Amino acid sequence: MSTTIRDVAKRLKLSITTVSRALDGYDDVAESTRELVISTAREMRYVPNRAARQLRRQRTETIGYILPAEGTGFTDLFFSEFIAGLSDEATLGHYDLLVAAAPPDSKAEKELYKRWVQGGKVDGIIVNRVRLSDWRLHFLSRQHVPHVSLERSLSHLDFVGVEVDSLSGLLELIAYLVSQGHRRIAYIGGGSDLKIDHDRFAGYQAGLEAAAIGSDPVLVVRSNITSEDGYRAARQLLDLANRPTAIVCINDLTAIGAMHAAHERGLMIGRDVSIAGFDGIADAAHTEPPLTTLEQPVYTVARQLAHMLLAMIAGTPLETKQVRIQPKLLIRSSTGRA
Amino acid sequence: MSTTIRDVAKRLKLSITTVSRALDGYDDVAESTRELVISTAREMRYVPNRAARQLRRQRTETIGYILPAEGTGFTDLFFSEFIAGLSDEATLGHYDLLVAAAPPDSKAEKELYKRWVQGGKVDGIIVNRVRLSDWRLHFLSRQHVPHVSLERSLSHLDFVGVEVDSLSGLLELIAYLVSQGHRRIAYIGGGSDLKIDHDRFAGYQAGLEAAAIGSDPVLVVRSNITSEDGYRAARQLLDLANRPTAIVCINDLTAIGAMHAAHERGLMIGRDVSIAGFDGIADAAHTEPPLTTLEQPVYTVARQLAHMLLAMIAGTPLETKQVRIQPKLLIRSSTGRA
DNA sequence: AGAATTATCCAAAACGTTTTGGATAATTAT
DNA sequence: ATAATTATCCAAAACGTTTTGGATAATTCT
Repeated sequence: MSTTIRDVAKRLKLSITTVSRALDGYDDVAESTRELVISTAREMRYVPNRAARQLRRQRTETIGYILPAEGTGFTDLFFSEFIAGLSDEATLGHYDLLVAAAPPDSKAEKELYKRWVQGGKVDGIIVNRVRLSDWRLHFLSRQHVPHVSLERSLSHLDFVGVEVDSLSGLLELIAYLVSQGHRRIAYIGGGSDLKIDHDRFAGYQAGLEAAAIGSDPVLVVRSNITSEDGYRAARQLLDLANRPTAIVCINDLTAIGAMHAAHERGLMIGRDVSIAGFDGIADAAHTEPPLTTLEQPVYTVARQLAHMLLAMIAGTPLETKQVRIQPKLLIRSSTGRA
Repeated sequence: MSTTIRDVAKRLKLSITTVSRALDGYDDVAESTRELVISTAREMRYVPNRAARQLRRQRTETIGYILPAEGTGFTDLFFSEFIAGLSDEATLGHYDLLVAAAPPDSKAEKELYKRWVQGGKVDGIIVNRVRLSDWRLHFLSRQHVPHVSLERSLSHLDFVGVEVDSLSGLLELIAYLVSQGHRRIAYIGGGSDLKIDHDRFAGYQAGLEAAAIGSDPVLVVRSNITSEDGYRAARQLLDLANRPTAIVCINDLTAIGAMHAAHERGLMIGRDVSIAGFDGIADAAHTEPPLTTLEQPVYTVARQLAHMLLAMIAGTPLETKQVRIQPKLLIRSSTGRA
């Protein structure tokens, strides 16, 4: 029912070839013919059928991102800032963004990747929250589909993307806390299979070592990197007889949850206990008190990743295939003296 | 490079037709042949090419949602909960979700709708933040593309979707505030072209009238429905010589911004000034103090809209084309006695 | 004048799937 | 034995675009 190229051709008594070539700017079409075709196509409200174009050109003009969590992950500010960046850059590059959510290593996750990649639904994929050994990256390489990732996987050598120097960020944060007199510093992490946990925990440990502070296993608690679980983990830490004076969290969301736990205890954050996070999400500035955090520009990083992916899809040589960024320590009121 | 149906046919020395019919469960294929085809296809890792399938079947198995704001809108909890619902329901229905963001009535918005609809990129579209006169709904109807919306437009009779009884919600909220002794109640709204502003403002006014309270124009301030602009609008209200004792906001985000403005003034929210919002986003429970709000189950509503849309696309008769929900007043600590 | 080249148009193939309208052998009914 | 029916397979068309490999008339060169 929509106007097709055949309709335009019929109206002008030209061939489909001529109409196609006129619209696509080929040089073997007379200028007068080209102008006639263009104005008639516009008048008939012709828009190319994307399935047909995709089938013929072997190109979807779509990139995909599968959020590695339940659907509720869309409300996680880290993920939503990330999607904002992907969407803006995709639109700028005249590409569309397909999104879905599926818990890591779930059947749903595997099905989606297979359908989107092997079924030719997207031209490329962005991966984040990379695992130390990530089946997704192996699969994407094996399928020869353009992909970029935020963080590299240890088992995957073919890395194109952005990585954050979490180790040095955490070193800096721990050093700062130690300079404030803290010696009993806790860590709320994520799943141990995650690259960010590996790096951030390593930074936490290195920071303690640098300050000649022994690490105490009871001060390390795992979470599923949600506000709720940060809250639970913090309660566990605050229940200790010899509780920590500072809590370093794997990200801002868990830190915000930890803050709720401290508020609930009637503790004054920044005085009775210091709390810090990572990511620098917008909410972190608006918590009570504002959260000390290691900021990485999530939105900008996402745009950069999308930009790199579009270049890969277009076959344009990337100026740089691997970008390493330095998180910036933002000291706010949620951390104070021990 | 991917396996095609032709490859499977060649391997088995069958026709493409037989392979297609075997995979699709037609009854004119011998059972032994069918099983052979299925196992061979699996072994050869055959996945149907979606462009070809889409072209032939005239179906994309994709629904679209264009967030009516700048890309930063993805971090707005109302929109992100909405997308979470759309994504979960789409995945359940074996559909994919295409997303983008574009400011209302912008050239980008028009381009995206045209490309996605006339170009056949999606089978249906979900619209929210409906305007009193909404070009999007007219366009979608004219194009005969399945669509649903959260709220109806006044100028559009062909409504399928969900609407929220904002009028009665606001009536209840105003009545509650009046019962707490408030008589100088302000309203922070949105653009006057928005249906939700029209309804919520009407409820605000009706509530004041019901309490025999005259309306004072200086107590009504417009915003662009962001936390930042709620903050700006609240400052304007709090600067008044005879400032309001209660501020009712068009949504939770503007209320959260208003709360920041009050905190900044050293005002105790719930005592010195009462603040209320609308939506019931997850953050509202975690503000300091927790926000009084008119809750609508955004995630659930989004799933319902997606469910209705998928039924429309499938040609399945909808049990009910128009759903009306009642927001629920959640009284929390951000509102107190005047 | 005739050969070579160029400008400008077009038919058909291609992309990969599904559907249509068969062909043919086997089976059943008369 | 022959006609009618059924089971099971297949070639080609279709979807709508782009590309390939032309055809033909006009122009330029010798």
